[in-house]
Amino acid sequence: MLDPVCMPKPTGPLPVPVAAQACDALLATYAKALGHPARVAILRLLIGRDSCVCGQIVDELPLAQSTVSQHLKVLKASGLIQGTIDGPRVCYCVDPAALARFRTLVDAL
Amino acid sequence: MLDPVCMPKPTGPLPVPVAAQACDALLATYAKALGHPARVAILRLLIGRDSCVCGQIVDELPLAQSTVSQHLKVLKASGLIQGTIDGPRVCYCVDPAALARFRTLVDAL
DNA sequence: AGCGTTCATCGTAAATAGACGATTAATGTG
DNA sequence: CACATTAATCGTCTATTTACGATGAACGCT
Repeated sequence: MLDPVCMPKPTGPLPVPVAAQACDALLATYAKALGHPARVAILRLLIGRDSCVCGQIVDELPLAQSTVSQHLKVLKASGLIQGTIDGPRVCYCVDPAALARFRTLVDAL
Repeated sequence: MLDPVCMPKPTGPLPVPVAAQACDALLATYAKALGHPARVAILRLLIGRDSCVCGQIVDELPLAQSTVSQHLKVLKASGLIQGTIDGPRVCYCVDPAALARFRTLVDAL
């Protein structure tokens, strides 16, 4: 996952410059990852518990374990969350930087 | 498209209350609509020109007219943009309220 | 070593998304 | 009334998404 600058309009009159495409792609990536209610719910769960959680997500959602795992995979691929192995279980937590980047990109719209 | 309250945590300890699902769904709807770079680009175009535009979008993007039309349809279905007929052409413009709602929902994450 | 727990992955099926060319509907203009 | 222009829709094809159960891999515990 790329990590361009994407600051809100640093210079110039920007007639759709060059890096705009990268910003669009990044924003689209984040947005697509949140483009499903279950993933929004998962992200909210992870934010709610300041510490990270894991399989409890499955208990909180009306979805099969494999389905939740896939949603987690999508979120992880987008960069919004991270997963670290902790013994037999996996600890997921939000990447605050990515979330902030997403907010910045949306606010810059 | 529903329009729930979705204010950032108005009351209570919210143990995943009831309206959270509605907020998640709305956020997911907006996010899904922006889950494609072309649609982000279109939205940016519409925001850039304070006034609304229409088929010029096709000229600005490397996509077929029918494809752009479908993206516009998706954006319109999400509520992020509106289209008003103006003679033989259609004038698209951003719905500032929806955009603000989207920002609010993202910021409330 | 064996066992249960936890999570990822596989395989599958149904639905949706994305793109295009071709066609149609609507509206001005000659 | 033709005729061109504009945008939506249709039809098609391919790729991705979403969901599930079943299987597999990794780890801790007894």
